[in-house]
Amino acid sequence: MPRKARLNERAIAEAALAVLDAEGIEALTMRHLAEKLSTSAMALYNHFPDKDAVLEAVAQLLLAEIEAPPPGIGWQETARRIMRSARTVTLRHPHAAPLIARFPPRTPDALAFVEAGFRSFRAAGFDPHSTARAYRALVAYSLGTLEVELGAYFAAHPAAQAPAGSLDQPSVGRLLPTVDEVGPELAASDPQAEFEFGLNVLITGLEALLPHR
Amino acid sequence: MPRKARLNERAIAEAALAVLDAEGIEALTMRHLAEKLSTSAMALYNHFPDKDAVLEAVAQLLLAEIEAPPPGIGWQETARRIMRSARTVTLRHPHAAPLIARFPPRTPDALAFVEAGFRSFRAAGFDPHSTARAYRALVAYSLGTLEVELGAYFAAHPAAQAPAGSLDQPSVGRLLPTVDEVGPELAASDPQAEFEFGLNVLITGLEALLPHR
DNA sequence: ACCTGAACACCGTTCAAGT
DNA sequence: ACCTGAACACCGTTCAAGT
Repeated sequence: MPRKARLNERAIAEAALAVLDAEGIEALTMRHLAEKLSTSAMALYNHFPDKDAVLEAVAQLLLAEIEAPPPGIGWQETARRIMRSARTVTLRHPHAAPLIARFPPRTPDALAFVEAGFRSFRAAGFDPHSTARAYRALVAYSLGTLEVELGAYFAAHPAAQAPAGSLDQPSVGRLLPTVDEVGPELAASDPQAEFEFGLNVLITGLEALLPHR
Repeated sequence: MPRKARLNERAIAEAALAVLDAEGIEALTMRHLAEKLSTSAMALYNHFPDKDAVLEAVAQLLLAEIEAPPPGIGWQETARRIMRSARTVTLRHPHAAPLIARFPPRTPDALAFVEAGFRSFRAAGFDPHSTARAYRALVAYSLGTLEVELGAYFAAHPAAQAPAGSLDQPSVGRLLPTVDEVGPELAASDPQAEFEFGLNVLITGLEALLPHR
């Protein structure tokens, strides 16, 4: 907690991330954030045009935490490491993580993993168009996983819960028998294993983008 | 616009969807929604416990719009049709669509496409566990695509924009040459074609879950 | 250039009161 | 059981004023 230090963008963004980690998104108000920085809410507006800009800066901090793999390990391993690192970062900051879906990497530090990934794909023989395609598919899967996992999508999914068993209306089992049958598997799934499965499917499928040898 | 009709959950949810479609998420306040229904904001609380419950109901309306394919067309075609229908629904309701990432299908109408999908997978030889795996991977890709496409993720991506060309700091091209090279491909991409590409990759990869013949 | 505190224009929701 | 209007406890942000 920098009390005497002069206010700046980084200090504000780091304090915002600390608030998110400790108290969640609802606690992140301009007034509360200012309080944590021992200043007034309006002082923050000397450094950011509005609250959304603060959230964008937090997203950049998160994206900068994603590790850029070293060169020379092959495009598959590079993609795997980046995807796993991204997932680890989101699990480390569950309240802040949804922000990376709204704000793509912009700062050099946040773009480091993108540069490493693109470079690895280009070196492996993917042309720029195929590299962009692969990146988009991986981003979509990564952001979707984030929502499913952090949003507890399947925990809230009725198909993942035991039938209600009410007497005065048809049970899920009678009306939607296959939902009833498969549902328990959704609830029992291991997030890490499921993530790796989808990742494997994608990486295997991306090989089709390489020029035929 | 039902003026005289008695207030009920469906009428409120449909009015909320209409507000979202016409004016966007920021216009969806309890006061404004009540105004559209010619009632008071507090009257809505006789039908929903809070605003989040209204949003959940809107999500169920959207999910019910996803078409359940007929049986007998094979699991690949079933998956393709459901995924395409889901994307079409999100493009039809761009302001409401993000809600389906927060609220999974719950009503029988909203679960219809899930039942049809599960049934098709089970009939093709996927066991319940593999069916759940396949569903999760498809949901993650679908929700991720929604965010990328509706959130204009790559339009905001600096890698997708021309270098700023400022003189007093290293350009993106010098610091992140591969981001600079691949970026324009991200901006130029055709959303429909990109979606179909990722969908093909996933469906091809899911075949590995079938028991070996 | 940076900071402050009051004020504005809203929110979702609670409450007391009606029919 | 359903609806109303006032009020409460907040928001993000504008503004006028300070250093």
